[in-house]
Order: sequence, then C-alpha cells, then structure tokens
Amino acid sequence: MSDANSARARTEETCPECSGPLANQGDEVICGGCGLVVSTDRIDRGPEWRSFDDGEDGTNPERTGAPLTRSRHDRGLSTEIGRDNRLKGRKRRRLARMRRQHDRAQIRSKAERNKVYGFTEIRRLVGALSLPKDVREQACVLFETAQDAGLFQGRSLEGFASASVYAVCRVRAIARTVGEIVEHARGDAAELRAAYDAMNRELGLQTGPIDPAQYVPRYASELDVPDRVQRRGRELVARAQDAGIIGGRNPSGVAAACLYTAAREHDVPLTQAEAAEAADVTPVTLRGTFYDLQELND
DNA sequence: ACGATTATTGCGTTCTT
DNA sequence: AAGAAAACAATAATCGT
Repeated sequence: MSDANSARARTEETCPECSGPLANQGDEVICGGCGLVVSTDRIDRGPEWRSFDDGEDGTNPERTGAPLTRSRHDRGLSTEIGRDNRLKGRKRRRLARMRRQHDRAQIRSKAERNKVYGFTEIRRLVGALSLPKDVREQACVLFETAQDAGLFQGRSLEGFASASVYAVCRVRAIARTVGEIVEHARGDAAELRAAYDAMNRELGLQTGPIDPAQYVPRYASELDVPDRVQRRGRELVARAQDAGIIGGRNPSGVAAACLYTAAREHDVPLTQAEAAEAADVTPVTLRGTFYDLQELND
C-alpha cells in the first residue's frame, strides 16, 4: 500500500511555480493555485501479482499451477491434452489417441529421466564419499529395483539416491553413518529415511550391524592419537563385542568410547568431548559404553 | 506405532593447575 | 581458588523393529 501511493506523498510539497498547495486529481498532481500539472503517475507500483493462497500475509508470489513437489521428476509441472466434448467423431477419437500416446510417452520418459537423475546423484555421492566403484553399480541396481517396485510414489528421488548408497553400505558392512551421507547428499535425512525404510520393508534388504572397529582408525587419525591407542581401541571393541555390550547401540558411539578408554589407559590426553565430537555423538552417549567397559575390566 | 537409545540442557561435583 | 572435565538427571528427539 505504501509503495503504490508514493506519488501521492507529493501532496505535502508545494507548487514549483507559485508555491501554492498541491492536490491530487486522479493520477495527476495539480497545483491548487495556478492549475499547473506538477506530475503524472499512471504507473501502479504495487506488487504485479496478487496472492492466490489463503495465507494471511498475502505475499506469496505464486500465480498459477499446482504446488511444486520434489517427489515428482518434473516437480509437479506437466502438460496435458484437455478434453473438449464439443468435438465429435473422427476428431474426437484422434484427440483421444493423441492424449493416450502423450500420456504413455510421458510415463516412459518420466521413468527414464528419474533414472538418469538418480544415477548421476548416486555417482556424485559415491565419488564424494570415496567409496569403491562397485558400490555405485550396486546402488544403481538397487535404485532401479526400487523404481520398478513402485516405491517412488510420494517419496523424493533425492532420498532414494542417498538411501540406495546408504543401503549398499549397510548390506556390504561398509561403515558409513547416515550423517556422513546426508552431508554430501541433495536432500535431508528424513528423505533418506523414508526411502530407506520403504526399501527395507518392501525389498527386504539384508543388513547386518556395522562393526564399530571399522570406525576406530578413522576417528583415531582424526584425533591424532598414537597407533598403540588405536590398536588398544580395536581390542576393546572386540571385548565389548564378546561381552554383548553393543546391543542396539550406535556403533560410532561404541568406537568413540573404546578409543577414549584406550587413550586414558595410555595416559594420552583425550577428553570425552573430543572423542565424542570426532564420532559425531555426544559425551553422554560415549559414557554409556565407557561405563560398561570399565565394569568389564574390574 | 512402540520401546530403547541418543541428544540436549542445566547444574552440582570432582579433578587439575 | 578457579576452571575444566566428568557425572547426573529430566525431557525431547530419533532410531530400529
């Protein structure tokens, strides 16, 4: 409202010719004394759009179309051949045929494009995470399987791309956390999970638990602790395994706890907070296994 | 959807310097 | 004594099934 009326603000000013009072008259500003037309403003400076949504502020600039969605290859944009029941006979049948063909072509090409999109995303992820090459192949196969099983409905492609990579890591017991993947992925953890759950449920992925020992060397180098500490850490992981401590626990947290315990045994300065930070868990989580580990050693 | 695990936050306690 | 680290507790969020 304020922008659109900026021209009217000149009412406060005076006429450049006779210094008389200015007045609005339609789109023009006119001097009350001499009748001089000071300015003309036929331009509407208001928003060029009007709001079509029911929101309160009315600032949504969308003018047309269905809401855009990520879960469709074309984000919900589409072209369709309409029905016009004024048409009869040959023309009408011809139009129906065109519509049918158009629809089919769209479905085929949609699947095609989804696949291309998914594959490139998978390729990108595998590269960014520096995973072996055959992980890519496997992830792509999985992606395709999920597509053929019709799991894409209502879920995002980005989610399936990242979930495929994650799932392959899981079935091959390659230690990568969801966080690590999401960090490089296009799309968030929720999307990955939705897709992963769907695949796990419908496709019955054979996923085993991840061995915490795999995380130990990574975190060890990240924390810059000596080799002996790292070796001891792995031993502790093995011990924890045997003791059945790591039931349902976050493998990253277990690895961090073992590393921390090892460092403490060797009098290497390493705080819980630091170890936890490297493993992307909280000190509280680390502590959980740390205590159990202590009891084991008494 | 549920039960278990984990995150977060705040705060009195213990250890170090 | 001061400051950091570890411990504890309560509740919110997230995970695995």
